[in-house]
Amino acid sequence: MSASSFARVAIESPLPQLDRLFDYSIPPELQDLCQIGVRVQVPFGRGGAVHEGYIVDFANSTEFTASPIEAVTSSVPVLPTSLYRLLRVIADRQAGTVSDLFKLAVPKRSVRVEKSWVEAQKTPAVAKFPQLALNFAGKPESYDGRLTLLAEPRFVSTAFIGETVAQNQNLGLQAWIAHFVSAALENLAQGKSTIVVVPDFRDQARLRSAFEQLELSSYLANFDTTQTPSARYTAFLRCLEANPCIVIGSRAAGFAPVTNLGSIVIWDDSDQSLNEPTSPYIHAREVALLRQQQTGCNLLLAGHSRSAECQRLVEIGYLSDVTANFSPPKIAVTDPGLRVDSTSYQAARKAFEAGGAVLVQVANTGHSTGTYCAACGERSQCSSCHGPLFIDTNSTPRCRWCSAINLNAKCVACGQTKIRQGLAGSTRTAAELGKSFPGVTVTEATFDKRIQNLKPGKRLVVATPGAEPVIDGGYAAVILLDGQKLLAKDTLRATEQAVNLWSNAVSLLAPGGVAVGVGLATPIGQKFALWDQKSLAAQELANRRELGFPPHFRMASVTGPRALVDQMVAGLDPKSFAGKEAGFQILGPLANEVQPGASNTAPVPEPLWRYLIRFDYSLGESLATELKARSLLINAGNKSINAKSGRISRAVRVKMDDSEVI
DNA sequence: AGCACGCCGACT
DNA sequence: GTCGGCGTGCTC
Repeated sequence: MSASSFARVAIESPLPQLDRLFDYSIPPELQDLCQIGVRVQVPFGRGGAVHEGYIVDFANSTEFTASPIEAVTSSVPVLPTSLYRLLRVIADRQAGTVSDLFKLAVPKRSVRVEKSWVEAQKTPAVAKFPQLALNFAGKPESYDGRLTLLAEPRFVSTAFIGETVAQNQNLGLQAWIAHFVSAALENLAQGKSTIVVVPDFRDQARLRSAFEQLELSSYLANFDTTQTPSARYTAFLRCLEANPCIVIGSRAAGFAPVTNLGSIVIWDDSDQSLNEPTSPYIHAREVALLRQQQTGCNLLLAGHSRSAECQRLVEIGYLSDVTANFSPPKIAVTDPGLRVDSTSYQAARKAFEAGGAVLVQVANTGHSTGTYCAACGERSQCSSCHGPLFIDTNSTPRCRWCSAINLNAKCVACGQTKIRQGLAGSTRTAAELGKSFPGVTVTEATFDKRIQNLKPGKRLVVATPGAEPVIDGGYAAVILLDGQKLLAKDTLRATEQAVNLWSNAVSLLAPGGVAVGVGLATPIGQKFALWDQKSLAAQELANRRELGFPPHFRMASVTGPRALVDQMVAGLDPKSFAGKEAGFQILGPLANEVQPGASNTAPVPEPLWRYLIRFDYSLGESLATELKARSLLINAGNKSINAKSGRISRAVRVKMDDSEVI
């Protein structure tokens, strides 16, 4: 295309100092291949070693002495301008590099796959799109705009309308799947693409099969991360076609470079697996929000329960709630006491008598060092910063955030000062319950023992949260055990997650089925029994706001050797970088817990320290810029003890949103 | 990351 | 005198 003589190239490198564009001249023989978005090989550094990079832009002149591009790896523009813009904005917000994001957003190239794809592109795209719709009770008028909804927690009966084999076919789908299929069909009819982010791979499979029943397989781009690299590349290339597509996958799907993006829809953003565990540590919801801003596409966040982040977006008027009215599921909550009480026994017995299946959700949380009020069970809080308390190695209660010793912290709920350690213990429920109901098949489903679907019938399924198998027609009874244990988990999000996990289990009930929340006759449990999800979310957000927790503020962490993290935060105050003073606080430092499993033979690593920075959303941009600049300076001049090769690339780790600030 | 440039000690 | 130590800075 270009008559421009220079290409601006983003180099693939983990070094933060190289996170910018470099100018290269375009040799005449590569003129045709050098398009925006293609992967190139360029000489780089004093040694002129060849590095991989992407052409991001062209320029007519350069102030540097440009070297020529050495080779074009492939003619496919895998990093279109829109994708680069998204990655750039994410990297800036999270104080990370675009190169880190290349790894997440652009899959490994498969030559074989690419060859056949390029060949197939020679036949022109179809200009006519399937005019299909799905009708069901509770469907909003349209999925246009920035929306959120609470999905009806059950299967709904749906009717397809349109000119296909599936015409007028009635199908029972989980309500959330009906919503997502509907939204995608709306886009497809207009020739637009949809990105569907679903944390659980079993849910992804169910969603895909709904589209397959509609004979829309050719529109699917499967971003399932368990696939082989070549299959992932196939799905990625499908997005680049002019033909619209429906991307289904986990958090990586949020980056899919689809043409003509109509909507991004996210299922269950409370699920922690939507957090990217590597730099730049961003949640798929935030990716979607940034992308929505850039492209103006539609956005839908849906769940059976609502995350605190989503609730915040509703309350500030950024998302519109289009939840339909539906009758709540039948849930009984019982008093704390016996682990398996008579109410749940009776519910199970009745279910078995009717030949139905029973789901028992058990906690799988291990031991925690968190502390709780001995009188009322409320999580203990630091008296100076409201951070969570834990018992340190000297048996002293300390704050996880600011390290303050809290010998006589008053319980925020009841004012008592006595504390106890977190609940511990194991789960032997399968055996216990199995013995009580002879003749009933007992199935266990856990994270490692995954079972996707089960045949209906008289069976007892014991499952850990998130591993519940789906049964056609649903369970006759769902029993939530260990509810208090889930609530007592050692994280900030314990309540939100407990409600989320209960809700997802209850959504698997058959029509007329009953759920029992054992030992959940508490204020939270009562609201849950009424399926008052909005009020639960509002209350959770209000709690976090009162205590200065995310998502009311954002919370960054800076981790590294003591001297370096001190340098990172020294003199850091909002006046120095933003001209604002509200909503900014530095907490810590606190010694990071020693990593278990470190080898004894390796030299003892320098202990790591961590600061937390609590900041208002309005300060995010300037704080990220400042922290990135500081980490560059620090990384430039510091030698590692272990690395003999001079400096270390990332001596300090900056997470702009640390989801694990327990 | 690599690699060069640069400014101080013990060596033919 | 100068060879080479690695601290510092740059890479289009």
